[in-house]
Amino acid sequence: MNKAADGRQESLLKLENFLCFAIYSTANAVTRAYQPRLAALGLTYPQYLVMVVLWEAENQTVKAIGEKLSLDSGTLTPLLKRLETAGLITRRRDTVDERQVLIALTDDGRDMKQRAEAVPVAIGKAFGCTMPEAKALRSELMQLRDNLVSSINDIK
Amino acid sequence: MNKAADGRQESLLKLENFLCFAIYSTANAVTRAYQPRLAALGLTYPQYLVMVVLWEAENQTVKAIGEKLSLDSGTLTPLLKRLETAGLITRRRDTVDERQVLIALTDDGRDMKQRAEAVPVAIGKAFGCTMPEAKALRSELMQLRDNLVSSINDIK
DNA sequence: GCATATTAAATTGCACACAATTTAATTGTA
DNA sequence: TACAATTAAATTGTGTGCAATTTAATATGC
Repeated sequence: MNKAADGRQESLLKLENFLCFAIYSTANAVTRAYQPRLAALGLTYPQYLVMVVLWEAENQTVKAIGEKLSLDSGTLTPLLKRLETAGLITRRRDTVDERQVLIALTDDGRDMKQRAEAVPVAIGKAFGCTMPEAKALRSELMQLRDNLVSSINDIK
Repeated sequence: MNKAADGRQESLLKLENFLCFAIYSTANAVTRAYQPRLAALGLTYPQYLVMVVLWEAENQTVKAIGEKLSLDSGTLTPLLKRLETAGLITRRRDTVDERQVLIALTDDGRDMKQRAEAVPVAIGKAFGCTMPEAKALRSELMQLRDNLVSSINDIK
């Protein structure tokens, strides 16, 4: 298999065969699809994800948010500062363990949740797949993600 | 559906239910998984994608590369300049239509293809799924991507 | 034939991602 | 109790992505 008529290795370096490109390219499309819907809220897609995490539970550390989103402080620190500047969250050092920074919602940040409800509805329609299809795809991707993460850890 | 025992709307804004987060998060993991494998070639993941496109066909315009990868000149121009600086490609204006810039491989760029063959093999293993699974997932994602793209065009 | 519209790249500005390092606080350990 | 090791954020630097604008060349309509 994977050989052309003349015996050369084929298709391994063909873009159309790349699962990873499908993932990469779809992820970019996701961000672009969210952009006009999130513009009304003044949020970028990663900022929206942070807000979603905080709407589930307030007063989380940067580390806890980072673990849920698989993002490090290099990404989160400036992003959180922007959310703070926008008046949606507060950042304060944990008095018990001063290494940690606790992130909490402001009233504005909490209130935004209602307006944000419309976003996943609109995106769900844009995906154009049924709920069972979406659930199946999601779990397959999460499995794939876990496999990739452990393969990265194996190298280290 | 989607209601908690007390009747509140539930689960719509829960991260674990987000197909889009699964895509976003897996895409980040893909980039991280490629990074150590591409380091030997001195390429980033997007740069690798451009090289893959060029290994399939030389002398493509920036626009043609952009259409295949769904990237615009804002992303490609600086990326291509880095590949040029690295001695892997050449950039020259099309003499027939001077609006266009033609990208071609240098000998070094062409030679890299051989060494790059090992990358998709390693990544394939890291994914930890069978070839039929990968193909099915890829086509589902591409379908989703097309749906998203047309939904974006609908808004405009 | 010429003004207008369209097109292809490049540029500008902003916001991620992430590796690597730094800073400061806490933990563990002899 | 010292002091090395670990941990949590922040910082620094590089490379995307992409919207919006600009520049230059080509196509189109009258």
